[in-house]
Amino acid sequence: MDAKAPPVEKRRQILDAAIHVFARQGFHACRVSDIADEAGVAYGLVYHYFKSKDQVLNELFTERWSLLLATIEEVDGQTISAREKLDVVARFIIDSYRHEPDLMKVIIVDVTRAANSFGRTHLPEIRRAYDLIAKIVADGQRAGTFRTDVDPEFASMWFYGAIEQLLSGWVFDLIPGEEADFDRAREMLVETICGGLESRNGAGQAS
Amino acid sequence: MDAKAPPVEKRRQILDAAIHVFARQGFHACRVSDIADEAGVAYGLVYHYFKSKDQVLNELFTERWSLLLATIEEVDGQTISAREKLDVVARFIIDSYRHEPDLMKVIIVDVTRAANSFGRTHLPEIRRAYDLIAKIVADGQRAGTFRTDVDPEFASMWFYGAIEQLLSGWVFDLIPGEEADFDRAREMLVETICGGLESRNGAGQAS
DNA sequence: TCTCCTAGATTGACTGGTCAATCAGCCGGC
DNA sequence: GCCGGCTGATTGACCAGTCAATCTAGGAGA
Repeated sequence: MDAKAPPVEKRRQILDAAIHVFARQGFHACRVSDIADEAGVAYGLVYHYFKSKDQVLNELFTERWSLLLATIEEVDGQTISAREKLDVVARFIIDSYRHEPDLMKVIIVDVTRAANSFGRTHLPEIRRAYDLIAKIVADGQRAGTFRTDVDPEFASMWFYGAIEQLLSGWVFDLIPGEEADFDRAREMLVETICGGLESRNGAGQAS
Repeated sequence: MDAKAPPVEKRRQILDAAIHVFARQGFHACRVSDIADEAGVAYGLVYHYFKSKDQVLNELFTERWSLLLATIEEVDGQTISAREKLDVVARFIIDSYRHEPDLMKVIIVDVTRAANSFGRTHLPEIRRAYDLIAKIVADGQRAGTFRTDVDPEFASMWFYGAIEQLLSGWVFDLIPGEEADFDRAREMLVETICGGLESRNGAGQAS
């Protein structure tokens, strides 16, 4: 089934193999030959399609992160409540993990949370996500549903950080990750954080 | 001033140098010789005091993390509200960063969030912190101040994740990190998350 | 007081192994 | 017989960890 695969397929094959190898061993700990073996192609072919080992990871990250950014941008434009917008964001990330746990593991462990090495390169894109979330919070404040004594950019950090920690918990088996837990976790998280963010009984409504 | 330094000082000197080198270049990207240079000692001396490069990082992590665990354990025993307990936890972590940003950067970037390589080794200790926080939440539920329809172990993840993301934001200059921002961020975070966790108007009060 | 001796501290050149990346050439379709 | 996909042995750089040699403090003995 490989022999007849057109060129583009081989490239994809390498990317998919990389997802699993990176997820299993970590980007730094694995060798390029591991990727080639997993993909069932020769070592050199990896370098035919990619400039370097780094570029393989870059590609995986960018592919998925741009989907996240597109999702947040799109939901931001809709006329729904801030809570609903944040729910969509949380759902996108959590469902990404649900359907492609290995890919998300790689993105979080080797890029997003490895802000020193790889994250550094992608800081602008990562930051863009935080900024968009902050914008949603700010809009919620302007609409009067969110309390105004909380900094949107800080709230964005808590919200994203909470989700990411959730994924970490699943990745490293620290919390239950059965099928039903994903939706439940998302609901609880949005309920709790948006609940804390929402204005009530006059508190936190600085002029 | 070095020439007369007693042996123990040299060991400390190496650890302190490692903090700064790790923070600057990252654990993987730096060489042992960088640590030795920064400490002003010979390469081999690092191996006189430490079994390996890894052990230097282990030591730094364990030193600080055991303080965190001790703090949580102690506050857990006190008879104050769950919110106050969580505030103490957040304060400890944020103040650790305030006073020793480089050390905290290393712990977060190279250990806690690098759950693939180093975090793996320390998962039990890291997990212990999550468990203790979950226990505080569960106690708050039992006391009736926290809503009971939220899983304590999930809430623990959000809470810790939110704090860690805050530190990341400071480490990578994504959010303001002036002196006044630390306390303010902690207050806002505890207010928001505990606010969302606290029971109110009958919602979420399952039998 | 001086000398010798030992143990531990300190030094840094060197070794062994690892791997990313290269490259010279092969193969199969057109 | 040409061209682009494909191969995998080879190269060269890098670096953790080793080790044999040197230094220093201070205690025992004369």
